[in-house]
Amino acid sequence: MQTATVPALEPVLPARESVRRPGRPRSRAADRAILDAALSLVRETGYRAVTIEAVAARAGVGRPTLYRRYADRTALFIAVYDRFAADERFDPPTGDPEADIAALLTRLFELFERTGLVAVLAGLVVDAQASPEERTRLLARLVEPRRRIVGAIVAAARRRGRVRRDVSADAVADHVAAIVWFRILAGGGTLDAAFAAETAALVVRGLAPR
Amino acid sequence: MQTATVPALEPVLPARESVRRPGRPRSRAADRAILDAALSLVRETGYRAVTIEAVAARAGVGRPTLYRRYADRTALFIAVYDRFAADERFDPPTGDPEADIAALLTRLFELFERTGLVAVLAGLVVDAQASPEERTRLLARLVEPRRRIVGAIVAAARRRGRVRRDVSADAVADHVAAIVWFRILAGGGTLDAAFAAETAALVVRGLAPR
DNA sequence: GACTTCCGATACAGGATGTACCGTAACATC
DNA sequence: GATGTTACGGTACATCCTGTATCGGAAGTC
Repeated sequence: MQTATVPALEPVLPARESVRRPGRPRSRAADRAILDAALSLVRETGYRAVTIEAVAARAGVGRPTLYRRYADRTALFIAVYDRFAADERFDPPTGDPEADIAALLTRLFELFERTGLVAVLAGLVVDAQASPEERTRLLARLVEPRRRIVGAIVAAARRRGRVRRDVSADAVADHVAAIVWFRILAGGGTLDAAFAAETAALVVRGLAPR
Repeated sequence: MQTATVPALEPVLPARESVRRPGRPRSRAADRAILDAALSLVRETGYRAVTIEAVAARAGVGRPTLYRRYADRTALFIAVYDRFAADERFDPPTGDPEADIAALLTRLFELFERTGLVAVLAGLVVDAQASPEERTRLLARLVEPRRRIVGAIVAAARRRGRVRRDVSADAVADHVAAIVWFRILAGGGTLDAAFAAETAALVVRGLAPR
């Protein structure tokens, strides 16, 4: 089965390899330790309870070292999300929108389960409410890539005549993302394969019989 | 056109009229001033920037007076939401699910526009992420009432044979709520009649042609 | 008039954030 | 190997907000 990675996002930190700056280089080990510490703390205590100080302590690093890398808490957790979501793979669309969406969600839920990124996603949504600018930043980082993926699914289905003409791919993508967000934020139930199938069925078939 | 109010929620404060407590009664004027101050501050500066201190100052009230009424920030804004959402009215279901859902959303968006409650809703969703218990509280207060309303819409449509047998009313309700929440939290666009119609069409008809 | 509770004002402790400064360590260049 | 530059861990600092406690006085009930 062929797979593809999620389209790359702009890097969080400026590329350090291209232009060697003078002086002592940043510790790669510290980079890794910080992201690992942040994610493991979120898994243990929840997003909100994680302080910069605690992350620094677990990573065996001073607090200024963290602030040197990330402007604020949110920037840190965007980096966490990017790193651990980077290996998400998804199947190319088959043209059957219901099956494709169910498969996409199932893979996503597996990633969430395996890494514990659910709590990070919820936390980022929370942080994004700080201002309209933050909300835009979130939209670009989390929603846009997913619009591209769902867009490919909708396009393939459209070629087979299985999608109404007046439905936009973005609307479908937002639709799917909305249901996932809602379950995460409202806590209505688990993210599992059954929920993935139910969601795909509702999105594709709607309410009407036939 | 007949209308009905949203099903009543348990009161935030214990009823004070039923059993008269001795001593100086709480100032009703302060009650009102606090809720008005809280909402107007949210509209001006956004949910997150509103501090208890600022609310007290604008209400012309001491900070302890606020804490005497509400255990914390979240409790205060739940009261704000309840008060200003209390006069929401909705039309009885006609049996046409797409029209009913569009009408429900249009009315809700009007309420949001008129009162500025959108930001409060977003803030409450944010606060609910503090713990699983808070998430449950939010679910009961914000989602459950809406499930009852959408449940009535789905039931009416079902009687006319316009709903698949294997679709639960709660799933539809969550579906609709999810789309609204997503637009609010991700900031993808405005909440207007066009969006209400588009959402209703997508939820009821799904992707498939015919 | 006694009692109870609320009032506004103020002080307080606690916790988190983000910045500034220190002497030291690591790397590049000359 | 000496010099310059930057990152390192540690610590101190100012700032902000929260939620609690305490005060004398006010507004009601019995």
